[in-house]
Amino acid sequence: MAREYYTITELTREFDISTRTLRFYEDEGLIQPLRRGRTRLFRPSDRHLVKQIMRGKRLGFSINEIREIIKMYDEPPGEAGQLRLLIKRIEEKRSDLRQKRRDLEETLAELDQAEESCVERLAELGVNT
Amino acid sequence: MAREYYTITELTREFDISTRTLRFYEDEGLIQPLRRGRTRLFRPSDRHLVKQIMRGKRLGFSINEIREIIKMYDEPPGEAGQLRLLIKRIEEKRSDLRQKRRDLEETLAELDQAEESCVERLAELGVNT
DNA sequence: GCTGCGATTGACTTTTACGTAAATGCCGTG
DNA sequence: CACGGCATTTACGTAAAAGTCAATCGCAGC
Repeated sequence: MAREYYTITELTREFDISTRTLRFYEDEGLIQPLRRGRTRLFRPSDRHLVKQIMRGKRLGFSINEIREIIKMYDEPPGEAGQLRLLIKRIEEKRSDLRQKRRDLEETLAELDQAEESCVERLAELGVNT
Repeated sequence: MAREYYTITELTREFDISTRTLRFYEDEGLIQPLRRGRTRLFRPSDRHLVKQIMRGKRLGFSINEIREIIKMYDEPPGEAGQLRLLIKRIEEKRSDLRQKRRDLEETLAELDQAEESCVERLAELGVNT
């Protein structure tokens, strides 16, 4: 079954980050772990947030952008106008991500090219030696 | 036909960056435009490099990572050992990019989810009002 | 009660990736 | 030729995202 709570060091190990980083994310309001005394207790939901943060980081989003994205996963607002605004912002993020996907595919294609050149070059060398 | 040379401001407009940024990339050795006197002349190849740099940036690569990637597109080295090393490093970058692609798809999926919730919520509201 | 370990807070430092300002060069036009 | 406009260099500044360090706390085991 899923764990009750995680300690800060458990999460630092799992995600290969420092305690300082997790505390920084808390200061930034990205996560709000519970406390027993002064010790942080990370719930599975906190852990999932950290996972989302790390994903965002790998994709090159800033803390502010990650904050925005995470907020989008929250309960949707009750008012129609707010909802439409949120949908618009979600669509913006998605088009941002689709741009990233194009960038990614192009970069992968160029790396494929580069590797092929290397392999060819290596084959030539193999013949001559 | 393709342009001979681009001025610095042409490129700043095309890529929506500052002259400072282009000079910074030159300081960092990412590009080496020609000179007429002290004025920089950007060749199509320089322009293509800038394009690659911007792609790397959008994907969250640091200047150093971008430098590494760009070097991989250069002429492959002549020595077999070097070639094998380069191939290994290219493969590492590709697995890096594939991780980013997974991150990207997961984030897109979660945003889809979020948008769906919004649309549903909006439909409910539409019924009740 | 002491020791050691892990956790906490707070303050200060560092790195990256530029921004900004000041002073100056170059050059085409009226 | 002087002016506007773009370009250059040098120098210093800054925001984001942590890293590092020091002092302290709480608790388990001896």
